[in-house]
Amino acid sequence: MTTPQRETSDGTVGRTLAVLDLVAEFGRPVRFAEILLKAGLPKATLYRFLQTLARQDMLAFDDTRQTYAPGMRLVRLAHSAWAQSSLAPVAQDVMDRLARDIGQTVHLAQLDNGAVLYVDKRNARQPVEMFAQSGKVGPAYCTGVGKAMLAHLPEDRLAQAIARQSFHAHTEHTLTTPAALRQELARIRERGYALDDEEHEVGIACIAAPILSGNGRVIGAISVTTTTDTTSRDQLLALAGPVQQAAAQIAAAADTWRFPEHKQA
Amino acid sequence: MTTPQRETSDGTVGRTLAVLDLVAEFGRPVRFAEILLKAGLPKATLYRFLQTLARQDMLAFDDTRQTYAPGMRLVRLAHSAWAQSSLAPVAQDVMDRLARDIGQTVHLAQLDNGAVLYVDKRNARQPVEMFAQSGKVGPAYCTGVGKAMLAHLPEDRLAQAIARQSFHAHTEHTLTTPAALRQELARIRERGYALDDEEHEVGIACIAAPILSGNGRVIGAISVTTTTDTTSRDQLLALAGPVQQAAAQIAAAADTWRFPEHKQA
DNA sequence: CATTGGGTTCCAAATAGTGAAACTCAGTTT
DNA sequence: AAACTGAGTTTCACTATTTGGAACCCAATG
Repeated sequence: MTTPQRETSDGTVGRTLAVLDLVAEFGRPVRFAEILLKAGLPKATLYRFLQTLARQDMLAFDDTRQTYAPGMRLVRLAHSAWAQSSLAPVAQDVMDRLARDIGQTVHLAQLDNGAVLYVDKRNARQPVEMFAQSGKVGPAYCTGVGKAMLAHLPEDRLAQAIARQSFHAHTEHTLTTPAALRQELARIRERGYALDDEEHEVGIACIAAPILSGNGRVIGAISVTTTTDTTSRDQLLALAGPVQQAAAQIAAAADTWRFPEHKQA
Repeated sequence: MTTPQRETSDGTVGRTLAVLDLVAEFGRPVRFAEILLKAGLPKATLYRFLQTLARQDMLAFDDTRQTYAPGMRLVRLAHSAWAQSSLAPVAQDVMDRLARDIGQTVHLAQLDNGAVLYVDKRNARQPVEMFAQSGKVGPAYCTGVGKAMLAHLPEDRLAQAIARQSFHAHTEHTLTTPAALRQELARIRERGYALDDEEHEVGIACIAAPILSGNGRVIGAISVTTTTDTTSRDQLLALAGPVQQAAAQIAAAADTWRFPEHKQA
């Protein structure tokens, strides 16, 4: 498991937020003792942090069961974050179009601390799913979007990111060493797109393209996911063009969106 | 009971989170000076808070424009919060069914600090919209879900909530005084459902029912929204039954979900 | 080239945070 | 029923951290 070593240097605030992350990671309501175990903080200190977070509605404390879970204030804040800082709003139209044209599931992701953070999604045919997908995190080393983004990271950030990968062998196709991954990343850089050939989940394949900003930094990735029993490898590869094109369009949209430097006279 | 006043009383952490809220409220990237103005904190202090939040990825700092906006870490955290602490996961099925049966837009909301926090949504006919809706906040005094929930708040919490309403007259039907609102709330308690008759937006009406937990506390509300030019008042009123029924089902689901006290013997 | 005003840094004072240990209170066990 | 246990809570003396007025930097402005 990763020790989410975010700068511990941020004093009380940093340590408190680390606890918040910890609780969120559990994925279910947790008792004090469980958190204590994983937190590596003195009892009293952890206790105070949890109290504070709960009072602040960053955590919800269930009186009857005595458990903590992430609180609703986060949902409110995230709405702002998603709308302002993610690629999703900018990519809306392109996502819609790509999903409609291809008729498959489309994901939009960003890199977050070495992991893949999905920020938007279009289902093949489907009602909504909301946060159920947006905000979800996944591994970078064994997903299309993850590898597409890693492939375009500058060396220093790449090294950091790689250090955070678990390299767990989800399937027999999973790349399980930094070396294998780096080699794959080079290939991805050449081709311009990444493939996830059942590396994360058996029966699921996807093709992804990085979204590169004007100055060459990766700002995200977009992918189309298919099941191996409905789509052949060739059919999947045929999607490279549309996906890369969509990525380019999002990149363009992002550049004009974030830098409308044309401050009118 | 606890004092739900979330003032700046939580030391550094509380004050820092207050700044986070402040930035989120702007709804757009903001400069240091703008925040300083609204924050009422000493320059140096605010500066440090913003630095910390940015380093923690709770805020994203845009180097080129020198602006702060809510950060991606929030999106990740919110996913957890939404999945664990909101009514949305529990209400999934009921929401789907209601939306399908009625064919109109359906909202699921919770009360958050005197405001309505939308936690899920089904569009009449539509692709996704994600966080675009989930996490959104709205006024309580002039929306169906808001009034439905206020109507079932215990007096102390109601008073607090009312104190937080702006009573801005969005339309000529908007209730603009606490007295008028309280009267309306009494009527809502009697009937068991709330109407928003173009009180928030002209041309938009909706019918909402509170979701009451086993012990009688409001835990949320559900509503169906229609436009006045496609749906008559009578047609809207005819939806009271289905909506109330859906609310009851969600309440039941929530009770069994959160208290499966039947710990196997 | 003086001035303004965002943005950043400094540093002595004081406040707020720390965590070992003691305590409470169910629910065991002896 | 007394002793024990372990989760959760409170205390308190110590000190590391936070604080914020003021000085500083520097690009833009007059």
